[in-house]
Amino acid sequence: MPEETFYPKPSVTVDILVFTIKNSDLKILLIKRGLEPFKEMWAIPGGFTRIDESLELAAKRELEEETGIKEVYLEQLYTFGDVNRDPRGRVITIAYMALVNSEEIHLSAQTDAKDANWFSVSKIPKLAFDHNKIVDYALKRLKWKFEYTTVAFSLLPEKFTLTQLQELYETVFQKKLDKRNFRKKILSLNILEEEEIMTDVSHRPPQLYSLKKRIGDVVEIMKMN
Amino acid sequence: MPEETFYPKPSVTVDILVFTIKNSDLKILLIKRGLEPFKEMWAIPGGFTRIDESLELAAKRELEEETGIKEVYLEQLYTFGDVNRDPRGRVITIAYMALVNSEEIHLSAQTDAKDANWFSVSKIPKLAFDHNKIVDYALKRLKWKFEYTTVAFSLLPEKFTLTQLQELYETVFQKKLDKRNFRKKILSLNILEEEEIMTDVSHRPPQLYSLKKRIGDVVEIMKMN
DNA sequence: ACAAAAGTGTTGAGAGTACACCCATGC
DNA sequence: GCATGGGTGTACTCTCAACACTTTTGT
Repeated sequence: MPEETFYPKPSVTVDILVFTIKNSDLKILLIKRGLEPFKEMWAIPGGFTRIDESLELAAKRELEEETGIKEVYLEQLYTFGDVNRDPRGRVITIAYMALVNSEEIHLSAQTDAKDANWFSVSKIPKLAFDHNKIVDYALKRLKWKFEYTTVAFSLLPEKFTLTQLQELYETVFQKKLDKRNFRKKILSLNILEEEEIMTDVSHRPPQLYSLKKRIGDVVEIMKMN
Repeated sequence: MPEETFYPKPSVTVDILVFTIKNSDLKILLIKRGLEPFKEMWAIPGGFTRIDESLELAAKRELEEETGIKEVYLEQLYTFGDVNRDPRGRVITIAYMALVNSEEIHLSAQTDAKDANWFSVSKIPKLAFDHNKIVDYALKRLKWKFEYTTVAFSLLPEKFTLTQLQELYETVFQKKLDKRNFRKKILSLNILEEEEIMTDVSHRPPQLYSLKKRIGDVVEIMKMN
């Protein structure tokens, strides 16, 4: 195939699946579409890539526009390129997953509350385009990553307790874990640094920890069967 | 960001990392570029996507053009979209990995032998564009998939011996494995069907097996440390 | 003193690892 | 009968899973 031949080019978008924990529940950020097609339906936030920015930068920019957040864990998920996934024409989209600590979020002023909302991943409505498929894919990947890497820690504050960490895993996997076994396992991995002890709590004060590794490093944290 | 705004579109290509086993060695198919830029350098086979075919179909088409093979294990790897990865302009590429059984390959007549060759993954030359980075990524993913899924079986014939399977893992991981432990582990997974016993071999005739599961199914085959 | 969450150990079962010899066939 | 790969078992270690009570603080 001669490379100089010109072909009509598809449009290229990035979609960002923003996850956070709110009210002990795993949530995803969705926006309400203001335009046809799928006007008024919920969709994954995203937008067209610009010619002079990398895909990752495009994802970061879109994320910042929606949430005001700059520093997050961001990971490319998959590229969806079926011919008819967008009725407007040929559009391929590169899906990214972002994990944000909900305390740091301020949904952008431009994006008023009616148009953007956090949805529990167990109650995702019917979405525009092939976005339900994309969310399903992201959830599978998220769980996989929780089992085999340190990404979970991106949803916790810098210093955290083992109970917070355990609750996070219980939330994501919808499964109760044994406290003693969980703590024994995590501590045996040697990935945590002891910090100070929390004060001003009306019960036995817990030990705070921080992560020695970098977010996303491969460590077999916990297999969930 | 208004969706009706027009942006210049990037070009979109697919690259296919074709792996096979030849001479007890893991090999990857590379082609020699006939055009600038990077003329005469080796590169990963690929080409531009067409407006009316899905990404997966584009990858399959390119693969068939190069190798004549239709039925293979094909998996999307990652999308590379740095701004300057192609000196001709903005080109993003979706990388696919294909695993082919070398007995079924007939490198296409169009692609004469001078222009396409199998390279041992331990001796990859300097490649065009960012293709070395892409190969590195693919190798990591390949190994990961060998550990946790049944993809390895796509490199074996329909019916195979446990020794063949073991040699395959030893080749990919460059590591000797204990025969007794390997067989015990594999058989305990309950993913193999006993077939007939091989005949016409000048030693004790081995048991043939076939795979009960589908290629790519998630099964923790063997952790390689 | 009581409420609330933190913290802690032992036992049994199953999986992984190390290791060496006999078996069935063709020539 | 010998060369060639095929096939097999046991003992030890380590990890995982099940399970309930005591500790520390604030009010």
